[in-house]
Amino acid sequence: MFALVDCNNFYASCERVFNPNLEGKPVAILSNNDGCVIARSDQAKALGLPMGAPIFKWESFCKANNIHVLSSNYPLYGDMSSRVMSILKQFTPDVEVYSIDESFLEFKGFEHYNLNTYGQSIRKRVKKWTGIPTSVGIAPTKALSKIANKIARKFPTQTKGVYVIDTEDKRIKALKWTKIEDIWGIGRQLAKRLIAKGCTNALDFTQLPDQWVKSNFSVVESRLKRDLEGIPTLQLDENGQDKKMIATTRSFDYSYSDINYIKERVSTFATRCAEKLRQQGSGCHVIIVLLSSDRHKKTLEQHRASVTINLSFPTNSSLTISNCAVKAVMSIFKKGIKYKRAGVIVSGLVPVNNYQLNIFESENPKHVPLMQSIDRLNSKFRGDKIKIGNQDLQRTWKMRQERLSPKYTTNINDIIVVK
DNA sequence: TCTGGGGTCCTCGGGCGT
DNA sequence: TCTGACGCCCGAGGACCC
Repeated sequence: MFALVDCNNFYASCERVFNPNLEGKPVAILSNNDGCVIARSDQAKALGLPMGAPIFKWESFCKANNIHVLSSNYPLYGDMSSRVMSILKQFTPDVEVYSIDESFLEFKGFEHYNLNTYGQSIRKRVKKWTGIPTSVGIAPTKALSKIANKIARKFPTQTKGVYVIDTEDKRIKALKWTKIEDIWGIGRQLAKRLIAKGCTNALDFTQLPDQWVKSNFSVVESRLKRDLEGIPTLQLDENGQDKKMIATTRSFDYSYSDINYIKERVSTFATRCAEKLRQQGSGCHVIIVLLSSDRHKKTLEQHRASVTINLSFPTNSSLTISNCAVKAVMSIFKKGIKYKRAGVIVSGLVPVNNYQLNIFESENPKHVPLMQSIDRLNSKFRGDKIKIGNQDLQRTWKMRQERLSPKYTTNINDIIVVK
């Protein structure tokens, strides 16, 4: 059996743990640069504040409805998430951390357990130890546990936050209740095509002929169908720790046509990618640099471009990656265009101690100890105090974060003092 | 003025070797 | 020596997720 444990309104709940005044009130969390709404409490949802709403258009609505609007505080959410996940690991060794706010748990050899009671004790412990409310869905497959979780979340008074699909009757009832577009793995495009075929709920979907699904859609949908039928097909992925690509992409606060500004931003993004690579113990073979104008400004000339660089040796050196990325961005930069967004993606990742050596070219061996020193200093003094030459040394780029809560759990100066 | 960021997997089509 | 069939690899693009 699988369980899906999902934190309710995770970002809003994290804020509430340290600011109980927000309890029971509508709360909205903004994306980077305070751009648009990316998380809402139940109360904010009920008021009709949509997901993805650009805040500058909804400012007066939020004021009128007393919605508490906050900048996103990822250090806080990340830390709270790892606390929740470490508690979940006490309940079974088989855990897949699926995202910042949800995990799949597999229960092997739990046949004699009352899984409803067990689910309740998971919720209780997470709530007591972290203050985060959760919902738990339990079922024979991952896709069904997703649905069970939705039921637990939707009917908290009947389910007390835990729902178990353990009979055929319950499975059929749950599938009938699930709209086609709400199935995990069915997005907007597929839903449109399925509705056109007369498929409106998950039960309809499972009744389609196997072969037809495979030929008209793909193996993904056919696997999903089996999972919904109750045949475990999607497996628990426990070793997803090493990423296959790493990206740092950002919108700018304004649009810029100055190549020097763009070069500096790209260098910083490249440096960030290199740091993430070193944290994971990987090097990259491929660097992709993206540059894009403001797609919302239809009246301005648009330009979107990307360039891929293949390296002959893998690297995680900030210097090498940054230099390549800056050269690359200069090759796609067009004069006169106002750019709003740039990014660096590294892929072709290999473990750093175990890569194919190239007899002709290799990384400058001096970079390794240099990067180690930079990482040590930056970790000791918190942040990115050590920069490389093509980053701007004077200016410290800050996202717009006008409504940021303190880093209650990760910054010693922000810890709450009880007097 | 102000519209996010970071991932995965799959299919398809072209290039290329057998 | 030429040609078609086939399989493999790779990049681009599209779908999905949070």
